[in-house]
Amino acid sequence: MNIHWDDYRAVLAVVRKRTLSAAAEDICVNYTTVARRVARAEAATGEVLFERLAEGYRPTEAGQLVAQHAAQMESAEHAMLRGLSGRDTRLEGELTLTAPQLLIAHGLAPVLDEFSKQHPSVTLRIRAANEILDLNRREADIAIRISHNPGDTLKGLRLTAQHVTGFASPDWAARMADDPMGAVDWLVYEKRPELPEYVRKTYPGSRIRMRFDDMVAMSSAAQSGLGVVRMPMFLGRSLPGLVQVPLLPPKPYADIWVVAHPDVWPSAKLEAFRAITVPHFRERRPMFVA
Amino acid sequence: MNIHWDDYRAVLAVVRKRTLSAAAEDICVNYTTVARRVARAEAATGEVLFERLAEGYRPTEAGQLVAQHAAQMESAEHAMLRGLSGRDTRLEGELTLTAPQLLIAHGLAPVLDEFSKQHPSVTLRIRAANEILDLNRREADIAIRISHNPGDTLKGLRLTAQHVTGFASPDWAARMADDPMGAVDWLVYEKRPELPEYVRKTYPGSRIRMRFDDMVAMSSAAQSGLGVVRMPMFLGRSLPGLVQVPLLPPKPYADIWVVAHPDVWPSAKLEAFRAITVPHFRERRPMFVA
DNA sequence: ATTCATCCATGCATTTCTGCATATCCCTGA
DNA sequence: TCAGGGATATGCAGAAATGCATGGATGAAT
Repeated sequence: MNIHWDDYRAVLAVVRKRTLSAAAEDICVNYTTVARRVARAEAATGEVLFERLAEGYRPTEAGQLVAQHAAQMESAEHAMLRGLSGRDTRLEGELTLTAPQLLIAHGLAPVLDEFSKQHPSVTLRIRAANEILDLNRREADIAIRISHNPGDTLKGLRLTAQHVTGFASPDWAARMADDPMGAVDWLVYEKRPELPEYVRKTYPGSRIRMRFDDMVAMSSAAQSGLGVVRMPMFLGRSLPGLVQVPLLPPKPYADIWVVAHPDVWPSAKLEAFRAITVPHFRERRPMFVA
Repeated sequence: MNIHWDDYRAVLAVVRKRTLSAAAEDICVNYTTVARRVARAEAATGEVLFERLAEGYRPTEAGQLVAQHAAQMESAEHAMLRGLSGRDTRLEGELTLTAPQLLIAHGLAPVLDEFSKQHPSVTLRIRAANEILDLNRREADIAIRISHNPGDTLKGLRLTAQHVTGFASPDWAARMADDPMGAVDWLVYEKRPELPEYVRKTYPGSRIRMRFDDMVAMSSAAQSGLGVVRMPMFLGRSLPGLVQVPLLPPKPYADIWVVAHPDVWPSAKLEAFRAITVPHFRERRPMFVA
């Protein structure tokens, strides 16, 4: 009658990952252990939870039912850990920050430096991720994000507005100033594959030369003179070998926010982080806007 | 970073029970184990969860936070177990029934008999409880209850209506028929300490001789001739040595229901139980009403 | 004041769990 | 048809968790 709760967790992992090995990695145990915990859960519930197939474990209906409720247990655990973290008044231990790769590389370094100097007992863990980490699941404690609002369930402070405009190598910029009607090669981001109307009006010779799925690659291509890139002001201004192209008016872009889960928000470490970040962005506002 | 989920359960039990030993009994392990699990949880969370006092463990704020979320995990587990139970199509294993003590003793026996004959692989577990067991927490699978509705979150079938009237030893009944204006000694139930108006009108000589907190004791007192008791028809009729007193009209009383949690309701064992119980009460309706 | 019951801490032997190494199975692609 | 990769089972030794017994402390009742 008393089922080990950790066995539920094994079932959940297997349902999510479909194989013992992947599930085992998920919960940091040997896959043999996962197999045995699943077997124990089956014995305790009296239900077959998985079909054992050559390509992995396929959950039965009962298995899915168990996993579904185990997922609820898991989110209760996450809420608990957030709650504990939020009421933590200590300035020591780990603090995990996530931010877009390029923001970390070009603008956040002084913040990290300052924070680790002021709070040497805190180990900063940086996750330079292009994907959005799940702050509910504590994949990170705090995030710097570029967006129009803090996000559904999250709390946030707007650090600064941003503008975007075209940047290119100096010779491109010179050519565009000399002959605005001439050909202009653009490098664009896969997710925004079209040029805005105002760009085509200003430079009728615009054409898309390449599409990139990665902003780092794209900006180094621009540095090498392959073409013009629309990018946030702070980025174009801090990348050597790039200058702002003429005639194009900088346009508003998504703001920069510092966000965290409201449960975690009050923690001392996060407060300390914000105390450094907010003034930092306020002072450097001119870097980000036109 | 990977906390054993069973450690949370230990914390929850200690917060609920206040001492290691009681908590240990709750979760069927040695109290030493509870102590160690709590210690492990404290190490893993980095928080002190309890103050160790001579009279037991007192939870800190952090401890209460953990317990609160562990309770959520626990109810997710209960929901899971209910779900598994509800989709169980087997007519074997255990089935736990709860019902008021007196109903089991006087009226339910044939149902139990019939059920165990038809389904010999099912082990019936009977909990004759005067308190209401928590069907959410699976303290029982199914309940026979005397009430006006199935209950907030539960599903139910009305088995029969009931009437209530006065019962006493034959000499009391004879005396009351002879001299309705004479003295009548009543034995009443603590929770309904007053006699209804219509009783006092019919028998102006009524007086309360004793109050009981237990219906079994009260009915045997009536059997011994100590006085008159208002009780459900089925009970008065099935207790030897008691007869219905004259003049008093039987009054409607709370109905009898068979109830279960909606998650568990569809299970084969419960269906089988209802298949026996419902017709049984339908046939014996005359026992319960005037 | 003393006894008693209750509760917690700790050391030790045992049971249980875990990880590793090996064997087996199945599907896929040459 | 046969080799190879990925997946699951199983035997065994080491690690971890558990239960028991002992000892000490505290508070309630006599």
